[in-house]
Amino acid sequence: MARNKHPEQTVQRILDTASKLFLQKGYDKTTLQDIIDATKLSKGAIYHHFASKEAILIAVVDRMGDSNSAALAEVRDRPGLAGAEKLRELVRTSMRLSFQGKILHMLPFLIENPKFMALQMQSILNEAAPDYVLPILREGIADGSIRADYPEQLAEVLLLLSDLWLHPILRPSTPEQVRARCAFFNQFTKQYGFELLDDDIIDAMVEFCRT
Amino acid sequence: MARNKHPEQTVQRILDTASKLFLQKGYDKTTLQDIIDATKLSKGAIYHHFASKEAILIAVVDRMGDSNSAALAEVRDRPGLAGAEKLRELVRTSMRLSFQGKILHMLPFLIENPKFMALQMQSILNEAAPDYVLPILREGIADGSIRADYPEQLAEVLLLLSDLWLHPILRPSTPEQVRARCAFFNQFTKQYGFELLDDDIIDAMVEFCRT
DNA sequence: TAAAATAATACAGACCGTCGGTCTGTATCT
DNA sequence: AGATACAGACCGACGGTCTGTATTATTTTA
Repeated sequence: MARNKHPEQTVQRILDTASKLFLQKGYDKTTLQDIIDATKLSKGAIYHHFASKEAILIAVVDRMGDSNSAALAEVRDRPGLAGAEKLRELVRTSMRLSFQGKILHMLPFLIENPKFMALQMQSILNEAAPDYVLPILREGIADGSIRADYPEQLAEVLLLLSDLWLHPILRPSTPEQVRARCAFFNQFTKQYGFELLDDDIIDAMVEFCRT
Repeated sequence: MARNKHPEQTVQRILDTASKLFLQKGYDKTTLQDIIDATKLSKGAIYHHFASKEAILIAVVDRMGDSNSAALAEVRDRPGLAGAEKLRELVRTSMRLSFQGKILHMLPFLIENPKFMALQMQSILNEAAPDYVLPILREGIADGSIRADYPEQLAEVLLLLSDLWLHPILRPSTPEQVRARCAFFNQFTKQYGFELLDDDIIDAMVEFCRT
């Protein structure tokens, strides 16, 4: 076959397969031949749609970002919620998504997949913080449910901590460790007038660690 | 020449050269041939002392860790200082060292050198936090200069924020951004009874950004 | 306006250069 | 004589390129 009528499907095939492999084996250890075998496409096909292996990675990360940006934007723009409540909803949504394997911000590896992680971190600081968290913080400051002298910085730190430090996906953790981190995190945010982690999410995180 | 009488010098040559190259060009983009050319050694020599390219990286990171572990241990064991003061000294020392190019925890790249970064982060969480920061926190709690309900978690977060988020080495920053982050950080730590960044370090960080 | 010519697209797969790593050889020291 | 400290030819794998080809889209021409 040549000249497929729906090349977009091919692109999606590549993206789907690659993201699965990157998450399973890590970016470095995933070879182009792996992707070729799994997609049943040829090298020519893949390099027709992507300029390089790294371009595939970037596309994968971008697509992940986009897929939950929608969810996050929905929370951000939901009316009738105080800033602090929105923020809690945001964290809930974000965590839930990542537990479902739809992994949004952070991913299973850190040592195993540093390149992936670095890209994610970049998108956290450059997009998620200013576009989703900061607006909510400002709302919360306006409606009095949040008090923060440095909202830009708080937005970054909140995301960094929740996605990179708190997230149980990143390192093997005992239930006690997870609970202690959550308690610390809640105490930390209380300084700014809100608490983000309720028992539901904490239990979900603990449960997630078992698997 | 064969059978050098001081093979340890050769190892150091390799380590010195490799760390320079890794920091300059990034780990991935540094080829073995680069190291061979710069050291004027042969492939055989390098693979005689190291099992793989990654082994060199790990050795480089370890040596960086060791070189300032001594400095940090000295601060930790210095008598006659309250916990909070020791912690401030620790941060000072740590920052100073990294400014001098002796780079201790974190390094210039994040996107450019993710593997390096991942290893550093690992050593932060596994070694620096429990071995250096935590003991000081406990001291501070005992002598009343620090109050923290979750010292283990606080130790991790302090290091993560100072080395990964605050450190101007990691991303290009304007003086205003640096100052805002420092102000936020100081306000954050005030919750626990101490402030870590004085005007001296902040100015040094701003100055560092210019270069 | 329909057929023919032309161009562009969507692949297939042989091929290539580079890089990490191995292996054999050799000189020097213990 | 054996171990150590190299030297450097060699190898396989991998990312990337290049040429070829079938199919579709577009333009030209009768």
